[in-house]
Amino acid sequence: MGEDSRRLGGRTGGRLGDVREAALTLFAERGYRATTMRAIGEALGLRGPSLYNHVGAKQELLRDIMLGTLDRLLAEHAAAVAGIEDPAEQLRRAVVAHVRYVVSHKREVLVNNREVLSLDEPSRVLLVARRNEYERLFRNLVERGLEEGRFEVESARMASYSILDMGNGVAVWFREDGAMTGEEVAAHYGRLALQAVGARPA
Amino acid sequence: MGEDSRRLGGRTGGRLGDVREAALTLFAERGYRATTMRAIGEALGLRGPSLYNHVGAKQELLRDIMLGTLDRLLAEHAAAVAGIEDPAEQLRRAVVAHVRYVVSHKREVLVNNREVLSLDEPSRVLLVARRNEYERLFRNLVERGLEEGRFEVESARMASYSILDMGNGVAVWFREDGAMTGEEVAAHYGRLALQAVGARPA
DNA sequence: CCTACCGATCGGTAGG
DNA sequence: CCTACCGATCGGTAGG
Repeated sequence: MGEDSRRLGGRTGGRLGDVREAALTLFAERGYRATTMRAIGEALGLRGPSLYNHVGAKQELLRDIMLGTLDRLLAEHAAAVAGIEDPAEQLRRAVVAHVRYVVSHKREVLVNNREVLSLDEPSRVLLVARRNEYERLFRNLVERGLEEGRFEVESARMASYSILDMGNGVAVWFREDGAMTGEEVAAHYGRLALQAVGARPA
Repeated sequence: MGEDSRRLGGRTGGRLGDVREAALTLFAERGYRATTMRAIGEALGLRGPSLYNHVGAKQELLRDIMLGTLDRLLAEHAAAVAGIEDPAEQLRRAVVAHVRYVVSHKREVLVNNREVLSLDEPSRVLLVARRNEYERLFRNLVERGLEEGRFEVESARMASYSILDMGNGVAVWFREDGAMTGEEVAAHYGRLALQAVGARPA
């Protein structure tokens, strides 16, 4: 008895994956500090202390979620722009990939948007570094478009911040059962971003 | 002795204003739950329990900050668009006013962006209602511009969300001693927003 | 405005 | 994986 309640997802199979999945849901719904180990255990039909058979500390769950999100975003970005020359098309694909990630990993993105202060050092500096790295990729695309005379903005940096903030904001209002599918939203944001940087046909 | 450490700002004069000001700084720097009443008191040269002579509860400090921010944004918006006919110009002014508020109330905006989950009911529903009200104002401007054939976007709702998310994001990276003044950033975002909605000259 | 202190919560450990 | 429990933290009150 008591062998059920798993298969919730969780990139890593087994119990650890279940714990991460339950933690992700609760962190997104209530916030990191308002989520107790007991509550995470309860979601899995366990007692709080039992979680320590799979996790070293509550903080590790947050760290893995937040750093993992950035790793995956960086990977998706690379795949999205690979093999494309046109900076406008690259930017559009990068934005679509970003928003696609946001709508399909809403909880992760919500946690990433809100819990920076809950992340202990040294993970926090690592996260900020990875975020900066990710932002630079977008900024570079904007700069290339600018050099080639395809875009028209006064600051590539503000443009890249704007584009990322727009995209991250989708996590707040997107509903799986809403009027638009995630794919539609992603496509729309791709076009919105191009328009924001003043993209002109080649 | 012990009659110093005030004049930190705080819309309401006197001690209550000082407490709010200290709380705002700490909530923005460490987060609401990581900020103790003792720490707020310490920032004012007081003991934690002394704060209860001026404040009913820690939660009231958060509520006043968050709801107050929205009240002020709503008022600034009304002033910014009053007397203007052209929806493009109205939108530009509304965005400039928004970003102006963000750069001059960075801490407030950071708290508003991150602490929704820390806000107890019924304040939370009130805040969300006020946020929706504020978003609708932007959405209405976008819709009017669309009706008059001045803008070109597929969804006024996504456009308004994007514009607000862009603007709120400024609180994360803006530095008073940075390369651009708040006024320059606000002006830039005003133009960026118009470009994002595909604004065309009248 | 202060000291003393209560009551509750919570992460994590011990020890099976 | 569980029960029992420790140690620390913290909002708020009592009572001057």
